[in-house]
Amino acid sequence: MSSPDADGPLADQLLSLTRRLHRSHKHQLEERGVGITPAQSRLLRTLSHHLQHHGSPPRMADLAERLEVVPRAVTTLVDALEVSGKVRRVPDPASRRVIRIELTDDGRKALSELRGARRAAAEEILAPLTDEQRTVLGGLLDTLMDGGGAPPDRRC
Amino acid sequence: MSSPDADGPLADQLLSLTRRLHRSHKHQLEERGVGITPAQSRLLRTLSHHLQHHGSPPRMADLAERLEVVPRAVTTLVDALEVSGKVRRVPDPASRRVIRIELTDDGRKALSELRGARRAAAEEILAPLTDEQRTVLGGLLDTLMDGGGAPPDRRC
DNA sequence: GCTCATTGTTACCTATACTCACAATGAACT
DNA sequence: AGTTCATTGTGAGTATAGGTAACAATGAGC
Repeated sequence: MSSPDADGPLADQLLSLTRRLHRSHKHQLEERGVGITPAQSRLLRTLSHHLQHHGSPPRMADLAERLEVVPRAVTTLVDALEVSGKVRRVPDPASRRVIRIELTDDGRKALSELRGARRAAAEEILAPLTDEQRTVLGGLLDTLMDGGGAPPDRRC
Repeated sequence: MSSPDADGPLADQLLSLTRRLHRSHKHQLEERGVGITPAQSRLLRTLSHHLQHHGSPPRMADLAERLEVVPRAVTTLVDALEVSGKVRRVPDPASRRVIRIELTDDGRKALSELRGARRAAAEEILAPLTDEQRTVLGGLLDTLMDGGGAPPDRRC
C-alpha cells in the first residue's frame, strides 16, 4: 500500500478497456449475425460451463449466482434466448418451483459461432500484448477473480 | 499467438472484473452521497484532465472523443451535471456553435469526494494484489490503452 | 451568395440490471 | 391435519448508459 495514488488511474484504465472490449464483442456478434447480445452470450457460456461441471442443467438461481446478477435479470435474458430458440425452460420433476435451463441444438450452434466472435473481440483488444504478457495478465486476473467474489444480493 | 485459447477466458475475466468495479464504484458514490453516477464521474474527471492539459475548458466534442462515446451521449451527462450544479455550459465567444464546459465550485468539491469513492472502489477490487502486481497490471493496461484507440464514430 | 461541413441537440430506441411486490411451492414445526 | 417461514421465479416499474436519425444553427470555401 505504498503507492495508492496509482489505483485511481488503474481503475480508469480497466473500465475504459472493458468498455472497448464490450463494444468490440457486441460489434462482432452483430457482424457475424449470431443474433444475440453480449449478456446473452455470457449466459450461454455460463450455461455450457455449468453443464460440463455438473451434468444437469442449471436452475435460474444458479445462473444468477454465477453471473453475479439478481435472479430477475436472468429472467429477461432467458426470455430473449427462449424466443430466439437458443435455450429451453424445462420444469424440474423433483420440485415444481425450479426451472432447468437447457441448451437447444440452435443454442449449441450459437455457442460455437459466439466463441469465434468473442475470440475476435479479445484479439482486437489484446493485440498489443505478447503471449507472455497475456499469460501474466491472465495470472493477475485469476488472482483478482478469486479474491473479491461479493454477489450483489449479499445480505450484510 | 501460440496459445490463442486463453483469450476467450481472459476476456471473460476482464468483463466480470469490470462489472464488479463498476458496481463497487456506483455503490461508493451512493454511500458517500456524492450524488452523481459513474458515467458522470468519468466525465468530471475527463473535464479536470482537459483543464490541466489545455488550460481552456473543453467543447462537447472534445469530451465525446476523450470518453469514446458519441457526442449525443455527452449531452445527457452534461445535462444532469448542469442540473445538479457541477458544471456550467458557457458559449464560446470565438464561435457560436461551440459550447465550453466549465467546472463550478460545486463540481470541484464533487471531484475530490469522487476521487475518494473511486479509490475505495479500486481498492476493494484490487485488494488481492500486491503493490508490485499492481505495477505490473498498470504497465499492461498502459500498453493496451495505447494500442487500440478506435472511437465508435469511426468513418471507415 | 450558395453549398457544404461542423456542432450540438431533440426525439426515440435498445440493453442491462436494479427494486419491490407477489404467487407458487416446499419445508419445518407445532 | 395446519400454520408459518424460506425458496424460486416472475410481473411491473425505474435508472443508467449508450446508440441512431433528423435537424437547426453556424461557420467556411468557392
